[in-house]
Amino acid sequence: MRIGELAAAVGVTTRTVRHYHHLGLLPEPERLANGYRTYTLRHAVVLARIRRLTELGLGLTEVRDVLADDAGKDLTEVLTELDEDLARQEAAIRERRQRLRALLDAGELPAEGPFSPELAGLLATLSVEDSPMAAKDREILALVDTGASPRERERLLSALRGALEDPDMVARTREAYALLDALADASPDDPRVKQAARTLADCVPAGVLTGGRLPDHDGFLRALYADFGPAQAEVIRRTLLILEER
Amino acid sequence: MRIGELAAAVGVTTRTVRHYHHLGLLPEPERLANGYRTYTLRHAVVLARIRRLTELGLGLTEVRDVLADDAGKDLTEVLTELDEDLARQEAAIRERRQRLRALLDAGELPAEGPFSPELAGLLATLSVEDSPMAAKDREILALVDTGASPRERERLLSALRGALEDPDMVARTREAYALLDALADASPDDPRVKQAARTLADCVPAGVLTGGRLPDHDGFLRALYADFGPAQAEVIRRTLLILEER
DNA sequence: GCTTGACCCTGCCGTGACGTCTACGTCTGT
DNA sequence: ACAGACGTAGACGTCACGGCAGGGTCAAGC
Repeated sequence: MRIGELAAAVGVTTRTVRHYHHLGLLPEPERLANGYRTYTLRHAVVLARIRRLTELGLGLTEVRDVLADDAGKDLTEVLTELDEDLARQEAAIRERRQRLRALLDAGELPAEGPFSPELAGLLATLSVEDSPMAAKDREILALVDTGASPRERERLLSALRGALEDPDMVARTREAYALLDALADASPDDPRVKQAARTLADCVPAGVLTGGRLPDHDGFLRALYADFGPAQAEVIRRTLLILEER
Repeated sequence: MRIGELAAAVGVTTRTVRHYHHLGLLPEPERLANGYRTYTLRHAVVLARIRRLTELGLGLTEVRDVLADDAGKDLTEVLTELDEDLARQEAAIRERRQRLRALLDAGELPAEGPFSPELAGLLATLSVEDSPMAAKDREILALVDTGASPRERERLLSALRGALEDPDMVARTREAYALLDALADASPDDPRVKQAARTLADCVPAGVLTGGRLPDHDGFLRALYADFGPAQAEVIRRTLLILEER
């Protein structure tokens, strides 16, 4: 039997057979004078065994181990392990599909990219048309949410949830956006800065600042400031000072 | 913000950030005099977007397309496609887990490697201790089963099922094994060959031969014959002749 | 005898999303 | 001055093959 016939009989490609030879999974058969491999039924049987194992999802190195253990000694063990692995994969896929469906069912996909569905709901409550500041805030919240650990995320989200249940809080937040937008091109010693900082401090729920990675890195904070106008940056600085006092 | 800070803020490694630069997914930022990259908040926002997309399971080239389309134009399309893909993967995993559980629940795993569960059941009926011929037959059936298309497999299995429901048939098969075993070292013109061929022909259910890949390849048949003793091979040859006449 | 086409051979590059390592320069604190 | 933590660029490894290059071999038909 030549390689093509062997491959056809077991339902693989010749490339696969040679690959198994290369890995030492399938012993090299005799060669004819012209160099062609000539296989026996034994080879076909082994190849079929390998196939059955790989089709169950075993990796080739695991197949090698199973074949090496002459009595299929710990095959049960390997298969059990594999089943657990597959269970994990299945769960992961299901979770991703859930998130996907949540996004698709929501209908509208924001240009900032798909948020986590929970955050998306919360941000929808906050949305303000034509406010650069509101847009930036959403970006930053999405950013912190993306980089947070599950624990941190939960703290962040619950803090936001709590705050947004209060209509006054939502109103104050919109006011803060408006005040900050007005300061886009102002100088840092603009008289409106003080009031803006007070208003802003009143909309930041406790737990948001300690929840994200914001305070951890000097560089991140500097980049954050650099992204605002000078007066806006000054507002943020003062807001942080106010919040630290509490 | 330097690369380590950016990476920490979004929750990836610096290697990942550089990888995205390499692929053009994330624009290269300015460099300091020493060559260090200095990132702005914009970069962090884009990086977080990329992360959210990859965490949904998008490949980086798909992420590239989504980011390129300035309005996230066909993001919905990509996500729908992805969902279908994930659905397929999920189904595949479930099927494999089913087969795995069937094997594990069966308790005993044959050294010949795990058969498809249906075939395993059928072969258990046929099992004979200490008969090399029976063992060989099981190997060959497993082999044909492994290499068969789903249509062929169904035909093979149903033919076997039908045959094994008849206790007479099972008895005849065992007799055929015994006759063949007795001929292991005999010569092709042994007088017992004729009777063995008649007995064997009566146990091969119609549909088995046309179902597998056996008749397709010269080489496979030659290898098959080569695996038997001369008298045994002669029995097979005669059996095939008898079956052809029917 | 020559070509055509179907096989076979070896060996190397590509896949995806990075991890890991080499080999080096740079900044910071003591 | 030196250690240790950062940064730079680039190459190789992962997994199970697919695909291709650049050949050789064999049967059949002209």
